Amino acid sequence: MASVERLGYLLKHAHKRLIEFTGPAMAPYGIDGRELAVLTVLAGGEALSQQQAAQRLGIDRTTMVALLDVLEAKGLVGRRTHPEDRRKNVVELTPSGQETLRDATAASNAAEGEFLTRLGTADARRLKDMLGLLLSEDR
Amino acid sequence: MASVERLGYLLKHAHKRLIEFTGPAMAPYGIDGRELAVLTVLAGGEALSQQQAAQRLGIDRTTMVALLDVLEAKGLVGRRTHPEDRRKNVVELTPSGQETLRDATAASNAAEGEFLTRLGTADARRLKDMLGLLLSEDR
DNA sequence: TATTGTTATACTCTATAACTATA
DNA sequence: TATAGTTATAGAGTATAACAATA
Repeated sequence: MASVERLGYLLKHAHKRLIEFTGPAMAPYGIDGRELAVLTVLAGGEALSQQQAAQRLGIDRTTMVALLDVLEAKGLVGRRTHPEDRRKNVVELTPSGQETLRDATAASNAAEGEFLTRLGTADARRLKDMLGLLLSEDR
Repeated sequence: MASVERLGYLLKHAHKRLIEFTGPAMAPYGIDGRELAVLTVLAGGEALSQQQAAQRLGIDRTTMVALLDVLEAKGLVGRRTHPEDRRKNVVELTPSGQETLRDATAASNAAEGEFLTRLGTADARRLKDMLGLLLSEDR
């Protein structure tokens, strides 16, 4: 199918194809890839404000509001006012959110591995490294 | 920024970042990446019907209708009824479409090259090959 | 005045369902 | 009956602008 060799096409459709693997794999946990990304960044060490979380994911703060509304309604994250700056919300995973993060990550990784099978382990690693390099901040 | 290591995130944001390079580069020619992909597939040898073109790009036929409406309004493609099956449209590039394809492709490739600079030529090639492999049809 | 979160809104991209005409 | 193109429509995802609370 890859009759078009343009990088934009390749990236877009690889993403689309990947979701056909990871979507069903994560469905039992009630979240999708975007939500998993939010949970992942929130679990990464320090407690983050909504805006900080949005920045780390490269999305708009208004998009983060909507994403967190859903995750909070599912009981996976909690918002509380920042103790020293009442404008900010500190967002944290609930115990259920931590569990979901763990299980959905495992399911997503397994599906991702299946998607990448034909590359082999070394090239799969290389692909991710190259994409990470293209996204690294100092551009 | 690539604090999230998930493949879906990497693919999505690499695509987003790429567009920041190719978008402005192609703007002088009045088309975007999706439209260039359509022109490219239409220029590839045999004359295609709308549905065939849609299939080669992995998009829906109704999406192709809208895309072609725009390209036709810009004078870049022409539709004519298939001589042996009046249900079908044969879609072809106009002379202006061929010119735009040539120029916009060059501009897009240059921008793509700039985006990929830090990978080096060999890895840039490798990246595209790996993505192409992931998209190849026999899965 | 500037920042954080929020809301309202709008825009882009895409697909599904139903229609028309042809086969 | 089935297929190609079309239209109407709706949903997902995202951003911009304006507002309230707080700094």
